Amino acid sequence: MSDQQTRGRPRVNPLFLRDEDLREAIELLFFAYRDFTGEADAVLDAFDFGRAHHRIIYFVGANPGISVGELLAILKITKQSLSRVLSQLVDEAFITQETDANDRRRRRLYLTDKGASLERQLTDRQSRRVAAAFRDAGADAVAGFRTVMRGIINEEDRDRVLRYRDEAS
Amino acid sequence: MSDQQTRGRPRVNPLFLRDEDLREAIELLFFAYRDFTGEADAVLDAFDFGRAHHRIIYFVGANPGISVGELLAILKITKQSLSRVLSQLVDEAFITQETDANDRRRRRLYLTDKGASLERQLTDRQSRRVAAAFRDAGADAVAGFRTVMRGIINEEDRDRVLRYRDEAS
DNA sequence: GAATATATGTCAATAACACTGACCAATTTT
DNA sequence: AAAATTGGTCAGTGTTATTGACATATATTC
Repeated sequence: MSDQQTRGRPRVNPLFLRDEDLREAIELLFFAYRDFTGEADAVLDAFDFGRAHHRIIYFVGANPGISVGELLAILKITKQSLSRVLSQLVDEAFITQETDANDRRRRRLYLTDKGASLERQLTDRQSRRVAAAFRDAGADAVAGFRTVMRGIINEEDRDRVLRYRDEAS
Repeated sequence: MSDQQTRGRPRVNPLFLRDEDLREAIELLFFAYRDFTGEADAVLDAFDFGRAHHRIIYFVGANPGISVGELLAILKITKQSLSRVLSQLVDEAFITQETDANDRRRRRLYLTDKGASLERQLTDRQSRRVAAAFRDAGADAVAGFRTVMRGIINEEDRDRVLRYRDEAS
């Protein structure tokens, strides 16, 4: 291949990380995310849902009673965008809305049994892929994976990732 | 089908991986990818480009002389989708097409200077984020990150990720 | 109690990015 | 000569997102 013009460049950085190492990381993120999300697509198609539905179902499942505003903060989309998909999920009885007892402006979201069943189908497929990678990589590698991934996430959002771990301890 | 709840879930799996660990990984992938791709958005907006443009510019930059078909295989989109964005990039002189000397059906793609300059702007921002995470995590963690991420990628696509490492050795 | 802020929802218009299907042209392979 | 490959294009469609404007209910503050 004709190489070496755009790619030979050492482009050294002050952290002693080679440019290639960083490019590799960029590609790992691209491909891993592409294949990881692709995992659920077949299931979603059967329900005539897209990835937006998946994200909502996942985060409502992981955070029962989450409010609309909190969900927006996680997804970082506009409320109009959320509304379209969320209304569908409510209409088709995958999600229920309950008015908060203390602050009656808030609508708390929960999965119905139907929604929980779908969530399980979707999450299990992705979990299996991750579990296989974890098993092959070993415990130390998994720890490194966690550390690096957390470091990539915006500092202010790191504590949005799965609180059980910290709560449980 | 609908078994025990969804979330009281010990839901033990045979690999001794707790369900929470796998859910955490799912969320790490979501948030890290969200913030990582968000990094380039400001730059793209200035050029009136979207993420599709970014992906093309990135992969043409990383693989100078790549053919349209190879690019399609990497991006896993249809050629009609690629065409729309690629034509724009060619029209605006970020990318050039050159007919392959040996097989005149093939169009090989290259970044122009203008394209390479934009690619650098985009990649540098993302690299900085990854470099910071790598620096904070340490070399062992980085190795683990690489191993796990590769494991998540479809087996048949693992060798699409950055070949320099293996070629160079 | 009135004014203001907050949480949510909705209408309308628009755009980015993807899809399918059908077809064409140039070129290479068999 | 026929078939396969590579790439491009036209037309129509769908999903997911956007911005802006406005409405409603409720809570908080002065």
